[in-house]
Amino acid sequence: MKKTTIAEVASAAGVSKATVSRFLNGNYGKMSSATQEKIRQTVQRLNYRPNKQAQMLKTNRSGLIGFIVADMGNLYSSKLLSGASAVARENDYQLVIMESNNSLSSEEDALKKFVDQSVEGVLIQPISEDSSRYESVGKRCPMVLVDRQTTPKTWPAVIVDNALSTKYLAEYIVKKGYSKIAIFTESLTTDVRRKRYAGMRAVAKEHSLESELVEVGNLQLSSTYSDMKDRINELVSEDEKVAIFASNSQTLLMVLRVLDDLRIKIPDEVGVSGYDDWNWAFLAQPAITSIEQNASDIGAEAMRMLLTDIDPLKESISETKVIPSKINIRESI
Amino acid sequence: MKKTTIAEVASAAGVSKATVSRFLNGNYGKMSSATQEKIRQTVQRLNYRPNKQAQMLKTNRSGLIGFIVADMGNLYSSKLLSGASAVARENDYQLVIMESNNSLSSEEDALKKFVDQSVEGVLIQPISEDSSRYESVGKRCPMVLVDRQTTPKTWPAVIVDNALSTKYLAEYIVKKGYSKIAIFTESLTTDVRRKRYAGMRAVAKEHSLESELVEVGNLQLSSTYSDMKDRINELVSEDEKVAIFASNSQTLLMVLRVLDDLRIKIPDEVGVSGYDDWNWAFLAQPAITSIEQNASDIGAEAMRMLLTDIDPLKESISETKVIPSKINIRESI
DNA sequence: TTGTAAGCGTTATCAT
DNA sequence: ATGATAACGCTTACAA
Repeated sequence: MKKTTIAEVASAAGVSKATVSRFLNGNYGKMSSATQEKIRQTVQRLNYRPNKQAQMLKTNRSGLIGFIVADMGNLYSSKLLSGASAVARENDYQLVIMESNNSLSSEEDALKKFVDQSVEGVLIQPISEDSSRYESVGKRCPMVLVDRQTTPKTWPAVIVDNALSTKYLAEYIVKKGYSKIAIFTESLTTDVRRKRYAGMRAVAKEHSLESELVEVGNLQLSSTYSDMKDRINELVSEDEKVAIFASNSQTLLMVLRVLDDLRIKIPDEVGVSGYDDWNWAFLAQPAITSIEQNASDIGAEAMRMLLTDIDPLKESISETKVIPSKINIRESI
Repeated sequence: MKKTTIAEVASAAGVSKATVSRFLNGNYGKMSSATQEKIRQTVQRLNYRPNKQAQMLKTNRSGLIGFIVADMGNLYSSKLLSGASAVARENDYQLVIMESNNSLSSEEDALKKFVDQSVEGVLIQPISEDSSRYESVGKRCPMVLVDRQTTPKTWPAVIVDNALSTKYLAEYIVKKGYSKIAIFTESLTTDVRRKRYAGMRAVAKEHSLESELVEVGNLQLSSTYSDMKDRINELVSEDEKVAIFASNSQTLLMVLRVLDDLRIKIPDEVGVSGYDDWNWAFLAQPAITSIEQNASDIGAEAMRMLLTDIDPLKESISETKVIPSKINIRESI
């Protein structure tokens, strides 16, 4: 259970701690190959591994990166983690994670813990939109915001192009000759939802298509289902060629079930598209044209930015980077 | 950027480092309340926070728990993480995560990194079924396996009751008066799939229901879809009251789409049930009777076991704990 | 009631 | 080409 120390290695090899340390850190200045060999063998034989805590104390580097995710229990966040984790590993950093559970106080608590641990950098999906909340950390170590930008734009961030990709999809819809876009979304209480809605509507307007906002209620209520049924029934009976856009996976799923229920043919009677956060839309019949966020790319990119900010040799890049979403053109529109 | 040290606090407060240290660790033996107050204020004023690295070096505790997940990019694993993370936090431990990506070598690498970091315990979704692979870590610090047990049963583990919960669901199906169970599953190449299949079939046999195995092909192929269509058509035309059981979320989703496609009424013409790994089955119409694994409970429980194994005061519990799945009785069966 | 000092396992600056 | 030795910031006997 007790770990061997550098002192033990040194005395076993008949050299000083300093020499062993030099060897381990690759500082063979003019070290004789004889000693090198001797040390190599002793290290091997005693199965020696340096004590990180001691190294950290001495070098003032922790090798730790902290990542605060809003909610780990959803696929999007976990892909974020996955991407970040891969890059961290390549660069020999360890990822420490904490969950903020969308609560300001636990976010603050998590940040404090990170500072205590002297993480060398932090990645965070910020809860607040107020940049100043993150000053205490941002001053102590590099920090990159993930997924959301705060105001004013004090911190570097990696965000998703909610407005842009909906715009592209909208343009595709236009090109396909639809005359009306029905935008199904949960209530417009978050920035993300508003951006997706706005992006779609802007293009419709620009090309003088009609657009209609359909805010749906709590998806777990059966009344929501029947409301949607009524709404869709009206929609298809209009004298328009309508395309539906659902602004997230769950809404999209419900739209599809309603359409099946009503025996409405896709894309003959109505076009369907939406965001596919869980990557299941290809399973549907017909496969759904959808926007897919590559969350793991976002995590990876954020980690890359953070690491160059940490590296004193590299120029730090304090900017906002926008990661494009992928648009899967399939059969439903 | 430079952090204040205990020495600075001590001299600012006009006491010794030892006294400050005692105060910080709550060892006010017979410390005068005057000194306490003096120290409290100085700590506050200088915004002092102890250096963890130094504490760790001295006390030989890292406050770190390592968790190796097989693949962070799926909902199941991330819920595992989420549960573990919450418990870790309550107990003032930090969670360090690494991904093994289902590769033996990167699992080994990750384990090594954890040992180097002197984590106080490790949670792991083991890749290998061979207990001996985990000895090097298991000897250094407490370890709990998550999700899978290795042979021989050397290590404590928290696993899921794939056999048991399918059995319960099967019994419910029997009680509902079905005369045949059709088990839809991807090919039986993993232990999990085999357990789910076996559990279901065992009960059918016991109650002399007919059971039929339907192995489905690659879910992304359209041929799989049409095969399934044919198969289901045959099934409903039989002179039996048949219940379908789909052994994972994707298969279940496809079954549902086929049924809709064929205008087959659930549960009138056929009963439907299955595993719901993404918790979307409630959205379906009618809502689907399904088995739901509470991954976050599993993660939490594993972390709890690990922490009691770490705590020298507590008796260590080296056993395998099976977490029951939740069976959601809804309308589809 | 509080202070002194040794030591945790490294690294890095001097010497030699 | 290598060895002493002093830190790094903390905790904890032991002294006073």
